[in-house]
Amino acid sequence: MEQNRRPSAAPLSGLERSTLRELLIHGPKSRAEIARELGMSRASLTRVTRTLIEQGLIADGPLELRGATGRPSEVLRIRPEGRRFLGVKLTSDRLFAVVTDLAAQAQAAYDEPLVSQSVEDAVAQIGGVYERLAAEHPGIEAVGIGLAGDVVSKGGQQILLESPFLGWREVPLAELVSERVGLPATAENDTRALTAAEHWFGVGAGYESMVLITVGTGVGVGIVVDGKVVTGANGKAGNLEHLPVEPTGPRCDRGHRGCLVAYLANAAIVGALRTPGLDYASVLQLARNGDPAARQAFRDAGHALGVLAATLANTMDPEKIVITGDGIAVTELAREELDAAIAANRHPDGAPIALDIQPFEFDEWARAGAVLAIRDFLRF
Amino acid sequence: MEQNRRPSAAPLSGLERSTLRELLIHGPKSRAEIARELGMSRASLTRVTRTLIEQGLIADGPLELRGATGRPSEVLRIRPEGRRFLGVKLTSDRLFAVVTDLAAQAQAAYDEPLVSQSVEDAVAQIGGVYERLAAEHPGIEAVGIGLAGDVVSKGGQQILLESPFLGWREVPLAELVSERVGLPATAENDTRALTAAEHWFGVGAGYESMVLITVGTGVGVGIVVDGKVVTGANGKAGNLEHLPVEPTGPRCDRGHRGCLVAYLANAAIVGALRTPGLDYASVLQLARNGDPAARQAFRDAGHALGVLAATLANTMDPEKIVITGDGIAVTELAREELDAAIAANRHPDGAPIALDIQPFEFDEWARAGAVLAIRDFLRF
DNA sequence: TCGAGTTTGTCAACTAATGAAACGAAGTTG
DNA sequence: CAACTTCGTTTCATTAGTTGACAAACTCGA
Repeated sequence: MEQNRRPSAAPLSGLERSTLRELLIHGPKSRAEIARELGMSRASLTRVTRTLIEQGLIADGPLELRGATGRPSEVLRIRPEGRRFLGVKLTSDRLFAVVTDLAAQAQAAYDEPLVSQSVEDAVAQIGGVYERLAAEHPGIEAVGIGLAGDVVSKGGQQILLESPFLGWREVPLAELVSERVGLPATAENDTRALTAAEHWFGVGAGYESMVLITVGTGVGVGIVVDGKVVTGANGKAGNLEHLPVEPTGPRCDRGHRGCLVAYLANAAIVGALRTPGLDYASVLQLARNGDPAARQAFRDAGHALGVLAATLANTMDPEKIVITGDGIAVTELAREELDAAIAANRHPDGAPIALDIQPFEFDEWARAGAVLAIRDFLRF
Repeated sequence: MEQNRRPSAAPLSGLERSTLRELLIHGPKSRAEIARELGMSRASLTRVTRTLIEQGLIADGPLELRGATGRPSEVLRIRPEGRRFLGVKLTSDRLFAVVTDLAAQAQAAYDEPLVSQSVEDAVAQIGGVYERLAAEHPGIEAVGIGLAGDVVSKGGQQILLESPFLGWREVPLAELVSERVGLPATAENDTRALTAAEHWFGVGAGYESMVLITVGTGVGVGIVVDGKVVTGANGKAGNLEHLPVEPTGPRCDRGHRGCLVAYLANAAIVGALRTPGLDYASVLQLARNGDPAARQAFRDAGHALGVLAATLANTMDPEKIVITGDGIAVTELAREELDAAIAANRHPDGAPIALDIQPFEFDEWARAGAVLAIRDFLRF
């Protein structure tokens, strides 16, 4: 294989980034097609693609696709190996990392316990993990970090306003990591990172708007409007954990009656059985074996999820709604209740919801961090 | 006064529009300030402002404001009279029109019954109203139309997908009107038009995100993210009329139990009294006079409004929430219930909501239409 | 009062991005 | 094989924007 060109520090121009995005999201295309898509002249695309090829980011496909008539077009495609990115996911006690290529394909994964919950230690630890992984996978271009917490960008700087799990407040995490590793770095809320990943590299690819719902320890919502992930003024968009579902229902840990998490979070499903010593996996097994109480807990959760999905569809009218997370089994065990709740709560004039249920592995979180870095690399 | 320059057909360049927007939304500013705000060089602003002054769109303020030291700056301000716009609001039986200047100040208002509900007649009637008003107010630059219905833009064209009140479907209303009057025309959902108006010329001025709630015949929600009004994939964003509030409550006309409109719409407040022959004005009077049933109806409505506001705040995390519409009295008669419902339904970690209650006159609707035209003129 | 300092607005020269037009390339079709 | 179509490239012009120098118009302090 041809040797990778030195990733010249030359930052990409606007059109170069758009072209790369187009190829990344919509797959191989000819210059003329991209030109039409982006509303640019073919001349510009000739120029732009030349520099992208020189930088080793795309390849001039030897394959030629058929148009009905006229000269056949040369199909351009991404060279995913042209760049590498480091994705990190922080939990309260562990650090997960993954190295991906430009197409967000994982090339290596690694995780270790957090040595402490202090910001300095975490930054140093990320630096260490970077060096360890960079030794085997040279050419990492940027770093993206996902974690539970509210991140906003003010004045061109990303600030982690608050992370309840880690106890951090007002931390310029991205900048600290960037200084430590000497590369561009981004930090974002983990749900929004996952939304970005699903939006570019998952079932949301190509849509201008979508909503992602994660079900698991908690319930998270990510919103994409106009091709961008919505952050909110305080980094708190999509905070629907306490959406009222049934005013007579069980209490959540914040004292609300019958709110969304009180039905839908994994712990809530376990708690509904009122049997000490159970965990989520065993309740899931019980439900699959037909245990009535367990099945009912999942049914209630499915109903709550449907209320959430319908409310979001009514609010945003997205092109697509994606459900994922490690509590995804609810969609399989309570599909009827889910659909019924959607039908009951969807605005009567609303179009049918394009619902997509995505299987989920835990390393998606770290991969989503890498997607942050990729999006940043392409300034989006 | 200096004579108006001929509105040269020369379309404004990007920076010209940005500059105009900046002055329009944030008020008078110096060239240097605008340059810093937009991240441009002062030289560019010299060039741009010259052409804007030549076009009669802004004026080089004779007044000079103080900076601490250095050469004083010349403050630029919009010349609102530099351009005129026609705003139209269509209801099922009437046409409301208003001529505004560039700052969305109404200069003339006019309304007449719709001659029929056919598209052709309505377009012809808008054309007639335009000619009538243009005779007295020459120099109208563009037309904006607000109406109840779902409008999406596909392929650079705005299509009215559906308007239940008028029975229209798949109508390229903007294009038809544009052909008829020979000017650029825009059509949009009336609530979104009002949101745009409030966002640029009302209490939302200067914010990147906001939510507007209209209370009246129906309940409408407009969402602004990233400075733009959210349309949704099918023009149905903000369709929260049937948000569940109390599962045991009264039925709405679509059969939902205890949903938002069943409490909050004017007709629902009237209906709650179960007394034939009443209208909204008389129920309002009763409530103001202390009638218990009327007060309770408003209290319930206030609660429902609070649930809506809290849900929207949780979903979007906007900088501001604005409530307006002809049913605005509920905020005054049930402020306690409103605030209590917000507190109860707001996410526990959410920041306090910046709530703004705006008085409302019916001709706001037509003015909002003109704002559509202004935004279109400034390509936003 | 006057010179030093500061910020504004302007001008001229330069740069980078893009489009228009013309053209050769590479196929299909009759 | 000639006519036609579409693609990719080249050349040249245009244009939006920057940089840097400079005069203008003020404040401040000696």
